[in-house]
Amino acid sequence: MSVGLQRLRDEPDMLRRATADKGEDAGVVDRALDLDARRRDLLATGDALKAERNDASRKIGEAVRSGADPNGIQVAELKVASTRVAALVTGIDAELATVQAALDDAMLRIPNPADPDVPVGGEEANVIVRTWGDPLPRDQRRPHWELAEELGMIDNVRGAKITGSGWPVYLGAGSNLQRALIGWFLDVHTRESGMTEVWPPVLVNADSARGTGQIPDKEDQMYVATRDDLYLIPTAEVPVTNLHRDEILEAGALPIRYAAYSASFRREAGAAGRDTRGILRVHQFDKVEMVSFVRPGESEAELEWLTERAEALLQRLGLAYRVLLMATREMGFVQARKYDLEVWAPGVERWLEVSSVSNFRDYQARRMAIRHRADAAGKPQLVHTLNGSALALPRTVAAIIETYQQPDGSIVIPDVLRPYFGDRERIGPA
RNA sequence: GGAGGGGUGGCAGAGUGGACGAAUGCAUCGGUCUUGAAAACCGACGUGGGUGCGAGCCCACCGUGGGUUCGAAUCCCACCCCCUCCGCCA
Repeated sequence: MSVGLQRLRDEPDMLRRATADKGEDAGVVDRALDLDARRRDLLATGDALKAERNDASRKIGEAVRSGADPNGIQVAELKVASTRVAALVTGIDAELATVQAALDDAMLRIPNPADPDVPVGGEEANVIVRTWGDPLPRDQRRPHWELAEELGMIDNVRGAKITGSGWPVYLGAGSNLQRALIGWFLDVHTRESGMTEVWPPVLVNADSARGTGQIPDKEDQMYVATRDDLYLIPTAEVPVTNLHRDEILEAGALPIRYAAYSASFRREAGAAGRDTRGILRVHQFDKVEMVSFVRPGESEAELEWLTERAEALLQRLGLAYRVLLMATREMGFVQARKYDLEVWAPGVERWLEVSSVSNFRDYQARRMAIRHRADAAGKPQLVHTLNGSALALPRTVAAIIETYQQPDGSIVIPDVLRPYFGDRERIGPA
């Protein structure tokens, strides 16, 4: 259940169109409608039979209580009737379980419809909302992997030895830069933006992976610890959003905002051979993620606010970037609206995605049963969830190295990070 | 990993195979009283689903999943989680 049965029944046309817009097979909508009808039918028959069975059992109870012999003929006669009904119930329940499972599966495969103003299409339909800073020309600049290797910051070869291709090792100033960025990001989010810091587990169970939508949509992108049936998280979004799974939040608790650092793991299945140099596409990377739980009416404003918080980091790092409103087929399963932040890397002359900020509306909340009470006496209603990276490290590191490189091969450290480097001003050849 | 104890409504905490969706207390909400508040008293108060215009009626849920039974919070089996002790360990 993700878009909700009510909506499935009320707006099937809209869901068919929205599903197709996201590049998915709209047939699931009709499959779900059909299963829902069968389920309700079975439910009605089953419930009626159960009522009959309960009634019969109640009569036996009353008879025994008023003195009838539990093993006598009178009770035996009563049992005959209720045994017959109980057998029917067993049959209906079995059929219902099958239909229910199929319906659950179908509902999990209906994507979250995109907001009405999201452009329909693929990459070509993305809209550049704004650009900040000046994308520097390449000039004599070199790609980050050359400098990082010369300065002993990143070792891909040894990473490949100890784990495999796409598992970089950060050393010396490279490691220090990771630590500086993580610390500074968290400091800004907690001290300036008031978010609560979280340090989550990096392995999660299947329920959690399903809650945020990694299962079944992105299952093959996750590493699985089969022996214990656990998944390595592809983003801190998974454990942090699941913090409130199956909870009813008290009135006045919202908004809840978290900032979490975690390592993130992605198999990058299907991307083998792409971006093999440097750290643009790796299996393990570090990221600080923002996660918000808000009242339904507040998620649109929250999306803009989270985007600003991510942008503020890039601005203070002095990196040129642009904000894209992503088109329907670029957006994935669970998002209703998504902004990508792309930073300019002059050494490779490319815009690199360093953040993705999304509004899920009530879609994840329904999967995870995260609700709140608008007031103390009110009925629980679903919250809206959002998240955004702020920021993913590897491409930010690449952009910093390429933007701040000097002709002599050293790298000037951005002002905001110097406190984390013992006030050093540059990373130079040892 | 071994031994023992335990998981029941927002919280605490009873619960004998049939009257139990579940006593009682606290919290919460509405009301009476009061100049106001407190106290006291009265009342309401779980979640999800089906059905009906509606009052309502029906079904399911006592950690999870199976089983026994006409009938399970209660009995049986498996698993998960928490607590105590022992062992191991960064």
